[in-house]
Amino acid sequence: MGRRGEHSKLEIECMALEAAEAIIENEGYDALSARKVASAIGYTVGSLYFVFRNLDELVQRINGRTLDQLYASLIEALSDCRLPQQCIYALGSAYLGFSARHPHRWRMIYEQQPRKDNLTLEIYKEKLDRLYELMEIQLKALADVPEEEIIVSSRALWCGIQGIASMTMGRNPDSEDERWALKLSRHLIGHYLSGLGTTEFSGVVKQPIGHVIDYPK
Amino acid sequence: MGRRGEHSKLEIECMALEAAEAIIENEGYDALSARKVASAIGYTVGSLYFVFRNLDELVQRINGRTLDQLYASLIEALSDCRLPQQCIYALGSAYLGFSARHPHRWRMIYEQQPRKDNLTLEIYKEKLDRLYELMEIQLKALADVPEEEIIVSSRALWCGIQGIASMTMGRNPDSEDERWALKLSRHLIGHYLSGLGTTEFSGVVKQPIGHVIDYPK
DNA sequence: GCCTTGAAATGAACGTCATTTAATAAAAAA
DNA sequence: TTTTTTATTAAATGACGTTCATTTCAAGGC
Repeated sequence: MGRRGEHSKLEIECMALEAAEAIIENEGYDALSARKVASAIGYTVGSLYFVFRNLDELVQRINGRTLDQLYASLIEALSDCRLPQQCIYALGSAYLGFSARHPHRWRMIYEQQPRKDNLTLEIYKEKLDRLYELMEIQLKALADVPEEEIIVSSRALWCGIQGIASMTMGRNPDSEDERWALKLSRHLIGHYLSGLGTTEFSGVVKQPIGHVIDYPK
Repeated sequence: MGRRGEHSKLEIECMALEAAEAIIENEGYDALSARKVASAIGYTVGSLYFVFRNLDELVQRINGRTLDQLYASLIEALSDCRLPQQCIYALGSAYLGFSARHPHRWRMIYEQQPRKDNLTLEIYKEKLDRLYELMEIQLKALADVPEEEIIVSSRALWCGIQGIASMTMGRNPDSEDERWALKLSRHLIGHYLSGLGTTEFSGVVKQPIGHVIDYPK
């Protein structure tokens, strides 16, 4: 006992996060336990509490990493499109793809109860805002409207996509779920964007053809 | 031990469901435990397993009841509207209102993992379809389109509303959450329906004024 | 070389959980 | 009355998150 200094605190932290991610990815959140994580990295339970305040903190950290990966997926998806409409479709597809590839970790993100005390919540909110921003950029490129309405529109669209993901995932055999989700997504986004051109929308729709957008680095 | 016949099996079942509902309503799903339910109805843990196969079955039963109550709320909301558009808005508001009034029980419905083995899933699916049907009725009254497209539209709308509920609930102080959710809902539904009138929609939009609908009993 | 120190790591302990089981009380049937 | 059936319990099992007293070991001073 007490193999001192074999791994640094930071290394153990990293190993634990990766082990926990693997468990969740393969067996789901319910299969996660402190003992399982500890034994996976060759330590005992107590050591985990030397690095994390409790299991919840570990979960929050994983959620943070998942949000980062999701963001990266969305950025990558944007490199395949030009027109704002195409980009909005691409964002939806990428989101649905990610949630289908990592259903357990994706569920974890939005199933956690809101914990008031936590300052992790701030970072969390920041990471979410970054996702929203990607949609805002596309909407701004699509139409000249006041900031306020861009906010509402981007949230509405993301909520729609999120709802499709949450209601279609894991009901039918894998790939069929995803195709159905994509169909709903295209349908919802398509009709919603069409609606933006009508009288209900206070702004002026720009000519989108050939309009190329710079993404945040 | 063995005070036989003081309550029938069915009575115990009912008492347990109500006690469990109260716990979840007040303290959330995480606070639910077999022991707590049992002591709340004046029995011991073992008795619960005489009535339910396990805690999961109890949860499923509660979910079923919640879905029934949700359905009733939606039906009631429909009595205040005439035009299909109004009714669709009303469905959205009622759904959001229900999820705001019963956040814990509402979360339970869609946070359960899909359990393959369960035959409860069939009844579950039926109850969900009943909700979808309410939207289908409104959409049919709104436009002449093939059945297939009604299905897609109704699912898309419900998903959108569900997404709004899941992403807005429990973030900000109570009533502000709900107002923001309502705003997003009206925005999304409004633009989506506007979009239905454009070329992307394959059907013909009916004249909605004065069109009154019969609801299922 | 040996001793002290303090951090790293342990393993046992605590209280709680869901679930199972043998034992038991009482009602119903014989 | 005796037997069977059914309702109910208490105790046991194994797993969980979390805490903590204890142990082990690398490093620094002598």
